[in-house]
Amino acid sequence: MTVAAQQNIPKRRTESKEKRRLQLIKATIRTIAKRGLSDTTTATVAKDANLSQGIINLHFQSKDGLLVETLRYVADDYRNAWVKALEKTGPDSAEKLTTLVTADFDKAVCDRNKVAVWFAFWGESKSRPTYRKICAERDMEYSNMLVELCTDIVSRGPYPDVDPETVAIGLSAMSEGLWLDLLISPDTMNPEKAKNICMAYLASVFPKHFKRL
Amino acid sequence: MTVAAQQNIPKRRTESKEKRRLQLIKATIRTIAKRGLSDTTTATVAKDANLSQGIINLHFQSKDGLLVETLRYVADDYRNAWVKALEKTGPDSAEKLTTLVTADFDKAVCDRNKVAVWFAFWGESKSRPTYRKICAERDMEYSNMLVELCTDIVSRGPYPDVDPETVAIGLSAMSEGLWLDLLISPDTMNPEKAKNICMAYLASVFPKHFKRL
DNA sequence: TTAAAATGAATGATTGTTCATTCATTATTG
DNA sequence: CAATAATGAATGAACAATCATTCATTTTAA
Repeated sequence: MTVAAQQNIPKRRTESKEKRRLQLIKATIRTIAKRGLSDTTTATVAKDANLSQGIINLHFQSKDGLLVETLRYVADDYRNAWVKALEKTGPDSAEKLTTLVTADFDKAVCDRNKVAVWFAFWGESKSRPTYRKICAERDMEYSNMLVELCTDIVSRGPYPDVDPETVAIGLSAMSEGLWLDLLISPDTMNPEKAKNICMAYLASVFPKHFKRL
Repeated sequence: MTVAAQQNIPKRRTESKEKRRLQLIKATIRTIAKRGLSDTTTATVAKDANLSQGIINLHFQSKDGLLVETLRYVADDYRNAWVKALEKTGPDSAEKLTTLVTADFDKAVCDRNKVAVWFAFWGESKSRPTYRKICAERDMEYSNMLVELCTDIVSRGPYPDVDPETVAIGLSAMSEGLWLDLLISPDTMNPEKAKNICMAYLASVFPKHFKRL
């Protein structure tokens, strides 16, 4: 319990713009995960945030503005996660790949709420160029990095027949597909299992650099 | 041109229940692909089908009924595609796997409209148990069959370290992830490329049964 | 002629947005 | 250091637009 709550000091009514925006974005993530994008209304988001009707238009101009900023937030969040994870890793490419796969299935990144938000936006991306662009950029940056790492491994190990881009895009796709399994079959799939499936893939392609199980 | 059109006979205004339902489901697929699920209204679907406002409630009781039936249709359509493809294939498991991968990226199954519909429903699946159930069942049936085929291959070839289930679930996930790439990066990804990525995966895991490129 | 299919105007509920007003906070003044 | 003015964050009732659904009526097929 906070000091303010203990002393019964009334909650601050006004917060900085940035804090309110973040508060609303987080409420949006919860609401989309709980009710789906098509049942997410300005009213339900405001209620989840314990704020008033008009607050969204005040801070984001429109509902669409809020949704776009929410997608950006989730995308940045994902990016930050793997950038930070890479910083703690040595220069070895195989080790880096392991780090990235691990990060993809870390609780902080792939919890069902966030995954639900990803799929909610992917589901609207064909008809919403703005969504598609943000998603495609995220995908592109991640894939490009995977290609670099795979290229490096191929150049070192004895893998004459391996095309780095094929492996990289395949790995990235496998991760996203496993996220879907986590979303729709939470009883059968779990992050640990998903990670192992990706690592087994890497062990098949680069047996000299990754060991099975 | 149909005979009716040639002879200027006015188009049948009333169709059998089954034909109308199918007509509306196909209009729903087009509408979801074009406008997204959250901008798909009974009015837009009816207009796309050149029918009246109330037609959806007449044939499906509710909008939700229409959406569920649309998902079922797409799921059945997917299932029929690989069942038919398998029927034309020999008994060899590796050949069957090739057939399934090919079917997954056949124009008829993975055109962007249908993929958009899949993702639209996946995006709502966390908050809609009915959607999730239909999707999970489709996934389960497909995965189980892949597991059987992989188990057979492992039992024949010299693959002491390969876990069939890991490979099967990984392949299924990779397919779905590549569908996402087709959806959000149609300039970079195409069905042919996607198929090759999956086949390369199989070649890595089962080098005795699948050859690269 | 009858039953079924289809229409489309009407309805009530829900939605995103607006805006006059309230109020906590900060800045300015004497 | 008060007292006061200015600021802008937040509210929530009100509004127009949109939505799914209903149903009296018309059209069609048998």
